[in-house]
Amino acid sequence: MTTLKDVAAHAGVSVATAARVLNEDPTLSVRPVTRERVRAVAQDLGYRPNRVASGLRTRRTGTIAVVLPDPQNIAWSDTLRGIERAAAEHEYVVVVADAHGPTLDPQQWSRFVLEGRMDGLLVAFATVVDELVAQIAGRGLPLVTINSRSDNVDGSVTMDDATGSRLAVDHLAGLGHRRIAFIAGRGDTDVGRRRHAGYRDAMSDHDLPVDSAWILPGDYTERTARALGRALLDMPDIGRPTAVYTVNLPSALGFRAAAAEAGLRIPGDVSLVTMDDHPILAHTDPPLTAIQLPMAEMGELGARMLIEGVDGRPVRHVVTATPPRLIERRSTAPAPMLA
Amino acid sequence: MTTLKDVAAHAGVSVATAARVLNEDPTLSVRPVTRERVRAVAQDLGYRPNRVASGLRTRRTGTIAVVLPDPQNIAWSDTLRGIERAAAEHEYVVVVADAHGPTLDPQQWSRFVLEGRMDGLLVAFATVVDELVAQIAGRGLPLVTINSRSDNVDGSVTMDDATGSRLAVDHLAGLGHRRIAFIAGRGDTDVGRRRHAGYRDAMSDHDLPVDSAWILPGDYTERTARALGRALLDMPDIGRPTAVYTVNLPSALGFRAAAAEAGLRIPGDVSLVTMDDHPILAHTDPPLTAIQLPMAEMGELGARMLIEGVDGRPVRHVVTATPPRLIERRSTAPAPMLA
DNA sequence: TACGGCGGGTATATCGATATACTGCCGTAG
DNA sequence: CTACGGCAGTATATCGATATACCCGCCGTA
Repeated sequence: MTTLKDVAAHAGVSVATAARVLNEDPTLSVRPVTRERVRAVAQDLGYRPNRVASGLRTRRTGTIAVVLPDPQNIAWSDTLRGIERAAAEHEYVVVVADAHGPTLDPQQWSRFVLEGRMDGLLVAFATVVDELVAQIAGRGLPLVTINSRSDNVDGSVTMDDATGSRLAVDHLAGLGHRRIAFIAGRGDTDVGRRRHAGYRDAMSDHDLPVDSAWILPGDYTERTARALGRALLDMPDIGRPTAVYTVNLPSALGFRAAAAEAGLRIPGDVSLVTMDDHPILAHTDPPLTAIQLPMAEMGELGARMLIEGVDGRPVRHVVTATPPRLIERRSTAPAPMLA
Repeated sequence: MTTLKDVAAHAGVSVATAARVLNEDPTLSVRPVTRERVRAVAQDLGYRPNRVASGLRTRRTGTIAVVLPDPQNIAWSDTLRGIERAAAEHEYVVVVADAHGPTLDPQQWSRFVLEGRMDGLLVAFATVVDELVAQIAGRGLPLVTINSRSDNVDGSVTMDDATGSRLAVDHLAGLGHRRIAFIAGRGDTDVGRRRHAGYRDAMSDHDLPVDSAWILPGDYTERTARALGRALLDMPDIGRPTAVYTVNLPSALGFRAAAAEAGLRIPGDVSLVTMDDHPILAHTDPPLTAIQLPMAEMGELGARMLIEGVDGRPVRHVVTATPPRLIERRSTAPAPMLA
C-alpha cells in the first residue's frame, strides 16, 4: 500500500507538506510547482489516504450507523436510500445495524457504537432508544432518531403521521364508510400515538362513531394483524366494520390474509387502506390503497442533521416538509348500503 | 473516553500488561490476582477498546463490505441476513454498498474499499466484478463473489441455479404444459447462463420444443420483463406459450403486470413460475409459485469464506449444499387442452 | 558462588495521518 | 547594518492499541 510517506519521498517534500497539499490546507504556503508535483505523485502512485489512521488522529471515521428494527420490513428501503444519498453528499459511509428482533443484542451493537467506529447514530427503532441513550451516555456520540421523538434525545425527524391517518379516514368517509376500524401500532411509541390520534380526530371530524372495539392494539407485525383481523371479522354483520385502516404495511398484509381466510372480499365486503406505501403494493391482491409518507426525505433530513451534529452544530426536532399523500389503488370501494 | 492507559493506571500495571490481559495473550504470565484486577478496572471504567486504533496497528478493521446491485430488490434480504449472521459469529461488522444503478459510482465505492476501512469484499453484482478486481489489484483485499463465479476471482459461492430452472420446467411439464417460455436474465452473466442452461436441458429432457422466440433476453428488471411479456402475449393464440418461467422476482412481477394488461388470467390462461422466493409472494395476485433458493446459506458461506480469506486462509469456489425447492402457490395450473 | 531459568511483568517502536510549532532564507524598511 | 516580515516549507508529538524485545528478582542447582 502506498502511504503518505511514499508520496512525500517521491515528491521530495516532507510528509507534513504532502498531507497539507492533499488536504488543501489554506494556511500552507507552497509554490504551485511543488503543489502540482505532490498531486501528480499521489495520482501516479495511486495513493489513497488510510481512513483508519486519519480517523485515529481526527476522531472522525466518516461513518454513521443506522439502527433499524427489522430488515425484512421493506417499507424502510426508501428511508435507507435517503440516508445514503445524504451521507454520500458528505462523503460519509453508512452502516446498517438490524435488530432482527424486538430488542437489540447488546453484544452485537456495542461493537457498532461503543468502539469508536461510528461518528454518530441514526435510530429508527423507538423502543430501544432509551437503552441506546443510556449506553452511549457520556461518550459524546451524537444521536438522532427518525420516525419517533423522545425527550431524552436532542434531535429527531418525524413525519406528519396524524395527517396520514386523517387522509385514510377522509378517503374512507368520502366513500360513505361509517364503521371504520383501526389496526393500530403500539401505544407505547409516539408514532403509534400520533397515528392513533389522527384517526380519532378525523373520525370525530366526520361525526363518525369510534367504537373502542374497532381500535385494535397491534404491534406492527403481520402475524398479530392477522389474528386481530380474524377477531374483527368474526363480529356479527351488524357490528362488523365496513372499512379498516392499518397502521403499517405488514399489518395490512396480515389483515388481507385474515379477510381471505374469512371468505370476505376486499374491497367488496370490506375496504382497506394502509399507512406505508411500496411499489409492490401494486401487485398484491388486491392492489392496496395506501398512504405514502416522505420516508426518503425523513432519512435524508435525519442523516444531514446527524452529520451536522457530528460537526458540533446543534441538532433539533424537525418534521418533514412533504405532506403524506394517498395513493388510490383497488382495495377501497364505496360502502355497502346497509341501513 | 476511557482508554487502555486509564485502565492500566487504575490497575497499577503498564499498558502492555493491561492490553495483554484483556486480549488474553497466552504468552503473558501474570498472577491471577493481577489479571482479575485489570479486568475489574476495565469493567468499572466501562472500557471499550478503540477499534480504530487497534485497526491501525493490526491492519484489521473487523468490517467487510457487501456490494449489491439494487437495494430495492427484496430477494436479497435473506442473503444479507445470512451474511450478517456469519459476520456476527466472527465479530465482524457488515457494510452494505448499494449501487443504485447499473454500474458503481467510482467516487462512492472507492471510499468504501480503497481507504483501508474494509478487510474484505463480498460482491453480489456480477457485472462489476472485473472493474472491482482491477481497482483493488495489488492491495491485498480479499474478494469473494456470491451468486456468480469469475476466473478473475479466487473465491465464490454459487447456487445450483440449473436445478432451480429444472424444477420450474419439471413442474410445468408435469402439469401438461408444452409451450413454456422463459424470460431470461442477461447472457453475459454466469448466473444468467446457468439458469438458461437448466431451462434448455430440462426442456429437452421432456422432449419439449424450445422455440427461440420463447426465450426472451431480459435484464432482471420489472420494466423490461413487462415489455417482453407484452410482446410474448401478443403472439397469436396458436403460438402463444401456455406457461412462463421468469428468471427472477422483478421479472415475474413485470410479466404478471403484462398479463393483466393483456387481459389474460394467471393461471387460467397462462401459468407462471419464477425463480426467487419471498414471503410477499403469498400476497400477490395470484400468489406466485416460485423456486426457493438457499439465499441465506449462500450469504452465510460467502461471509464465512471471506473472513477466512482475511485470516490468510485460501478461498475457493463452492456451491451451496441445500438444493432449490419449488414452493407451489396458485400461479400454476394444468395446461389448457388445446390440440 | 555463579549460573540458568522462570515467573511476572515493562519499555518502546509501530501503524498512517494530522496539527502545531518552528526554521531558514530572502528582501526590504529603518 | 540590522531587524522584521513573509514565503516556503519542516520536525515532531499525537491519536490508542499492540507486538516485540527486554528486564529484574528469586529460586534451585552445580
